Amino acid sequence: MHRKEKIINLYNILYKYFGPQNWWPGDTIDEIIIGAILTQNTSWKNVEKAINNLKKADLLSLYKIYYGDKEEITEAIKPSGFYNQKYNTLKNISTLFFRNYKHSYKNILGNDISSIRENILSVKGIGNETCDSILLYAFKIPTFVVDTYTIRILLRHNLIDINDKYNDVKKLFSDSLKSDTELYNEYHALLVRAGKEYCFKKDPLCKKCPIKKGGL
DNA sequence: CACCAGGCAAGTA
DNA sequence: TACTTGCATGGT
Repeated sequence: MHRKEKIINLYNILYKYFGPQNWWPGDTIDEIIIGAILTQNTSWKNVEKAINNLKKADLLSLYKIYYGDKEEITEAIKPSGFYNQKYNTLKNISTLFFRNYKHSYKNILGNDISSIRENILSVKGIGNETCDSILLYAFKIPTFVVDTYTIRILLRHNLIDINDKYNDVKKLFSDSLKSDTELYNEYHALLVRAGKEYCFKKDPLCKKCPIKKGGL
């Protein structure tokens, strides 16, 4: 079986086993973007607390973040950790959206995808994974999201090489699958689910995982 | 007590 | 280029 077929097969196995994961929780585009930043190296449970705090303080939008009080915002997002740098990242992206698009998603989505991606990626505090999460889960643009779990699982199944970079792995998925927002949404969520359940605990192969902390 | 969570940037060699 | 460290709270 070729790599591309295995990628498709892996999706079917995971979907059959775990079922739909219902990502991304969030009622608005802004809430999803804010969640994508707050969840960096942080459990989703703590992000939910932070989002609830923002909601209670009526600060759950990038417009409100842009004009809001720094102390009030950092206090609200504290449960999600790294609150100083995450405040800066939130402020940076809201500044970008204000300056370039006047906080209007109509203006943003009027541009071509690669320029949107470049713009978001240029924001200090937003790297590949967070950028793709925003494109996929907030803007519904079919962009595959690669994370540490994805790398580990694919390595264990010999679908990628240790030297492969973020964009190499991303390309494997986009070359193997039809370009479909719902499919990309579900596949990434399933890989995270599988990684959580098996990577550290039940799967003995995990100890042989060649990815070191901080690597890739 | 140690370790990790839906990362990223800056510094070092 | 490739690896290390700081950021920081909360759950197990």
